[in-house]
Amino acid sequence: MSNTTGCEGISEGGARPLRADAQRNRLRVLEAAEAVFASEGISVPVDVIAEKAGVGVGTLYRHFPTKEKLFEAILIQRLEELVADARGRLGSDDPGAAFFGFLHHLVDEVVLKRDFILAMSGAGVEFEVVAADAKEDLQNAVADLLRAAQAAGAVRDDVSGAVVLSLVGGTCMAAEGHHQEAAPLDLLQIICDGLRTAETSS
Amino acid sequence: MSNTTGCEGISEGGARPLRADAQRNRLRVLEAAEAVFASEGISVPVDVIAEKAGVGVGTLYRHFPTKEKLFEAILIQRLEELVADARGRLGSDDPGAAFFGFLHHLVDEVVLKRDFILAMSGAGVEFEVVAADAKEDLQNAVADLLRAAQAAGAVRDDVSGAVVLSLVGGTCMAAEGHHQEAAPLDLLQIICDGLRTAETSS
DNA sequence: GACTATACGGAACGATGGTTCCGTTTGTCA
DNA sequence: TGACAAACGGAACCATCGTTCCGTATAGTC
Repeated sequence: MSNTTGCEGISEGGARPLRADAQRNRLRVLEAAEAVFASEGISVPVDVIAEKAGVGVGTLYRHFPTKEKLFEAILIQRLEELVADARGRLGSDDPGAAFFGFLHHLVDEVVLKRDFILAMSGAGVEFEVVAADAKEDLQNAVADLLRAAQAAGAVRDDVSGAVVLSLVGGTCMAAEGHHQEAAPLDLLQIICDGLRTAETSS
Repeated sequence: MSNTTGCEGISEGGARPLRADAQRNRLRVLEAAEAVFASEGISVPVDVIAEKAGVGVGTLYRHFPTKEKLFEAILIQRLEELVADARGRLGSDDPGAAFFGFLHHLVDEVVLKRDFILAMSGAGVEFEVVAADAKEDLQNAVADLLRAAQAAGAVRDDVSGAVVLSLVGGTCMAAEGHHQEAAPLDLLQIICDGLRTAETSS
């Protein structure tokens, strides 16, 4: 179980616990960053985040050594939530529904948090966000759902987890641009139909 | 017929013709910019383009008032090529093949020119690239191909040109990130299958 | 060949934005 | 309550990059 915040709220192991104000501020920064990154994109100046958090930039930088690391912390948190959701669907009686349901959930999550997929696929982002472990966890979780759905005959056999994630990611990115026409869920519909086997396609 | 380069090679109308060296340099800048934007993305410093063109930045800026305009010039040129390709396929006996063939062509073009779709859909790009006319031309051309394919029963009726372009754009953007796995054409295959009507899906 | 408008190069400017530094404040503990 | 380490704020620093400016070079013309 990885520690998303990067610090132990209350005492632990070697390092002494954070002072009360430090704990509070760290949380505020994380919350502000999450909101601001989601609405403004990754390129917002750190000052904006600090201001929204009611904190000086110096404080922000004591908690996160770099803007990139701050973003990564949020990213990891979100990825872990998605992984948990995916795992929760894994035992379903209807693996096809579980798989497609997760894809819908994924798109819903992502359209509200624009930065997210952009970062994951590295498009338009200057720095290379790592979060490698969390990414891999998500990929594995999706692969599990996919395999079950394929075994149940609900999804064609010639696609991989990577392909599915790319398709969904692309959908979200595309929806980002053409705001009005081409709603994300319309795009997802086409993709889901493409993923079905010929037999099960309506 | 719009004039992509924004200047008349040899004499015309009101303004006097460009001096020979100016014409040469303008071309060099366009070529260098096309290559560099394609390989490095839109965020390359203009110095890089100027250097590759064997020209000072001042020269670059005399020909194109702004980096954005330079990019737009290239974009318009590419869009016009695509429109021409689309129009050429319009009279085909097999509208379905014409439509899907164009989508393949589109993806092939775009994966080689990374900047392209990113700019068209505005994701990750700071400035708003205009090229409104050229974009609209492409949308119209795609819509024509789509309508014909739908009339022929090769494509489901509940999709619009905007949806198709978003899907293809998303595919290209997604392929950008996950380089190895998830080849663009694999993704496109799924999308094309999703676009087919139930009757024609293999 | 000389003259001039045109074009060139690239140093310098200004804006932006990530990161650091240090004087001040504050929580914690005795 | 006093002392000290920990944390804070935000001005200053530095790097990057788009754009401008101006002294120099050159194509075109007589």
